[in-house]
Amino acid sequence: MAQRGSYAKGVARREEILESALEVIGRDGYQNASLKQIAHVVGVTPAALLHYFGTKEELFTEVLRKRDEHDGMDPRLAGLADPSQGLLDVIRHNTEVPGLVELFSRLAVDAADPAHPAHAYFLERSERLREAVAAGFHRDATREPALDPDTMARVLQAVADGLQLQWMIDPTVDMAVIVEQLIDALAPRRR
Amino acid sequence: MAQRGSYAKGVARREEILESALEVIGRDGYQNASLKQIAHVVGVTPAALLHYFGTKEELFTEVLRKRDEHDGMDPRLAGLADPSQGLLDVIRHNTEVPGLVELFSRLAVDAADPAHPAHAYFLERSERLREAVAAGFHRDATREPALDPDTMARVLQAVADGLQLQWMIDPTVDMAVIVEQLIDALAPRRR
DNA sequence: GTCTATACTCTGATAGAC
DNA sequence: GTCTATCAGAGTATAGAC
Repeated sequence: MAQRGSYAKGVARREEILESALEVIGRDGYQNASLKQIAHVVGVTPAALLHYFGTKEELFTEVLRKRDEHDGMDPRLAGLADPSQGLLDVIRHNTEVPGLVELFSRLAVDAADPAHPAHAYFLERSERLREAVAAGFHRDATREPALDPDTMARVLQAVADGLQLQWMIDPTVDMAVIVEQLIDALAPRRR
Repeated sequence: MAQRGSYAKGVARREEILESALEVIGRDGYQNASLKQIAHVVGVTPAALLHYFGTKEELFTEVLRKRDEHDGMDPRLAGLADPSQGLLDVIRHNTEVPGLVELFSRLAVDAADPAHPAHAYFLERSERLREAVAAGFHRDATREPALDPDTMARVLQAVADGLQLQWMIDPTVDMAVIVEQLIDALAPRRR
């Protein structure tokens, strides 16, 4: 329903806009990423952006979805023997794209409003992520978690998000090391 | 330097503005708290607000400072035999003022920019909070932390902030219970 | 379907009158 | 000291050109 043959140009433009938005946000940060700026990079007017995404908030929500797609979030978190490794990989990678961390955190706050287009995104993502982490610990026989899997997953998600806030304000904070110590303390390896 | 005798009216107005802003934000949420809205409640024009605080960002930063003042954050976190109780009290209280939680989280993101007026606020607050928590665990002989006090404090701060993000999107999340379970798992009581 | 031109509203901010 | 009048910029809605 979305793309037939003759809509090829539109689909390409859509992708181009998302990529440009990713680039502008990564480079100039979120606050300077106005519709005008992004439109200028694409070589188009702000209204053209709204033609494809309807609203600025929806555009940014799609940017986050594209990011998850790029990162292959699911396979990385779901497929490993040691579930903590996938999480640590994601955390280390985020260190290299501060603008996207900013966008993610900013929308996480705005999405508190149920009417915000990212509201559903965060609910779904959160659930998927927790299921993957919980399943990982359930599967991993080498560790012995001190908390039930769902609480464990919720705590890890909270720590990862909260450390990002600390890291944005003070980049010397080493997120990966702290999460690693926490996991080892909370789910020690059996022996 | 800030207040001499003849500026009494100005000082009073300043306080009035902060109290009204606290009330409006706590009740109606952050997103509708424009300068115009706040000014309307106080009974002045938006320009009057800027006369006292210079910029919107500085006004909101002062609102957060006033909140800490109201809550008596330091004594609550620093003075107790069991350091976890103070933290849990703060978390439970935050449940009743969602607008302020929203404001706090939003500014925590914006303050990533070192030029933002709240940047220094978050750095200082974060350090004070971690020192209080670390000192509390150091003093508490009934618990045996599995992590060094500073990492412990950083983790608890991150969990508290991260859970607020989850709670804003899904208010059924019980922040206090999760933090309580985490503390018991991470710093079990001796016996 | 794709996009420009234009205009409208709201925002935070400034200059200057009282 | 305080606030009115005004400003430039944001995001958005509409009409209509290609």
